[in-house]
Amino acid sequence: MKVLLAEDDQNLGMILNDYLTAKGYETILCRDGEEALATFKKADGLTICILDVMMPKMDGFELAEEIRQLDSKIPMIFLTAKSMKEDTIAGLKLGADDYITKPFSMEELLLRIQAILRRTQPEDTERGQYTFGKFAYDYQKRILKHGEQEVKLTSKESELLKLFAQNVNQTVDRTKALKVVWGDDSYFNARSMDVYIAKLRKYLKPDENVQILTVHGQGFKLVDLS
Amino acid sequence: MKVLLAEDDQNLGMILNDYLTAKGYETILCRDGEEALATFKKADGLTICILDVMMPKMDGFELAEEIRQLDSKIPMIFLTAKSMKEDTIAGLKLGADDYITKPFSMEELLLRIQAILRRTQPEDTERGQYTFGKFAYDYQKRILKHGEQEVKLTSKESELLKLFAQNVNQTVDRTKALKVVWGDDSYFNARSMDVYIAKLRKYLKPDENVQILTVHGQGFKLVDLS
DNA sequence: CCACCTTGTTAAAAAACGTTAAATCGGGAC
DNA sequence: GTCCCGATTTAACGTTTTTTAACAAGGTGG
Repeated sequence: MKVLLAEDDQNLGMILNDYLTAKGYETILCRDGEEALATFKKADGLTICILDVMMPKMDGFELAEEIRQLDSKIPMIFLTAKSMKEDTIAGLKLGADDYITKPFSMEELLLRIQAILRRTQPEDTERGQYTFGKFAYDYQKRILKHGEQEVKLTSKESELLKLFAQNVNQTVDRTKALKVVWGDDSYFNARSMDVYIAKLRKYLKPDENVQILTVHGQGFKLVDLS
Repeated sequence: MKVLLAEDDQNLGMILNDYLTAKGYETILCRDGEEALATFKKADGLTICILDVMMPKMDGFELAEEIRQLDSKIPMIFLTAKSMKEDTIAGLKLGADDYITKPFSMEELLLRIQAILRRTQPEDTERGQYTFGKFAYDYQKRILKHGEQEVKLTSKESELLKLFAQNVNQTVDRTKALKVVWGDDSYFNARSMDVYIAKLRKYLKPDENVQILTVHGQGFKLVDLS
């Protein structure tokens, strides 16, 4: 569970960092909005953002807007000192999931984080249901449906398809896929993956609007044009 | 699994009632806070409360406070129409386990209920009682129930099933299972386990929503999608 | 257009797992 | 101790999944 923390107050930053780390979250602490944005672009697998509203260089709301453009779903919690209604509303409209007014207790923040993760995770992770084109894919059951047709997937097939389903219309790097599904990217695993790509393509044939494209030298992309 | 439903909207109340009943929960529907509190005092063996925040006579939060005094552990889910942050906080502080904003889908509510029960049941679990799908499994007595049907398990069967029951929807590594149940992971123990997996699968057949999937090269996963 | 690297395709080999039945073990009854 | 019985392990064989191999095809940069 990776958390992006954007907080310019060194003191509070460290407290947050230590507390969340102690609670088992992996944290990345940034000192201002620009740093946070740069970090966000590089980092991978973030699950939630906690953003201070007042920060130098780029404030929390601006940052949120930028992040939203990169990831339309990642949950965000704002830390705000004043109880400024206007800004709060602006923030919420940008898709904030919650905000919390300073001073607050660590326990309170933790509750909010857990509540949000409970609300957002179940839809993909816990249940693992995806749709693209005419397909409905259930990761838990490992079944890919297309109308009445059902195909049972093997575990490797399902892991790989899940990765693509989570990144529809986005390129998934070869190395990333290999690490996620196979654990490491050796030559043979890479060739094995190519074989699996072929299998998935076969399964996806019934709907021509859904395709796995190759991005030569980079990876693959599941495109859905329907 | 008994559910206390407090919802003043007759329409929504009936829908909830019917849906949860269909999913195998025993429900008690109350039309306002006072009725719900009275019912709570009389009723026995309730496992979860679903409370509408806005109700005549006594609102959801007041009701929650009263219920908390009677039972410090029972999980509660709030149904809230507005996204009123202040109230939400008050609710969370009272020990709400989750809240859900209207309008919501029945599936969503069900997921929340299941997620909470998974988190809170462990206390029951310590006494060796597990439930998944239509099954009730008593580890101490080594009995797997499915409606009226009862199956007596042998010790190896029950140890293995316990391990899966403790990790529903999560992969249990072969080596871990072998170490826990057999003490060490030799080739022959591994083959023995495969035989036991087959036995468990046979026992679990009556409910198709419960399945033991193999994660090739890794282990097994007991999935419960009911 | 040609060497070179990456990817596609297919088939065979190798692991891992499923299934069934027979062999073995171990505790209680006698 | 011996016999019996269910529980567990071993064995053998079948099936599925995954990997490896070999060759074809496609893209890329000189």
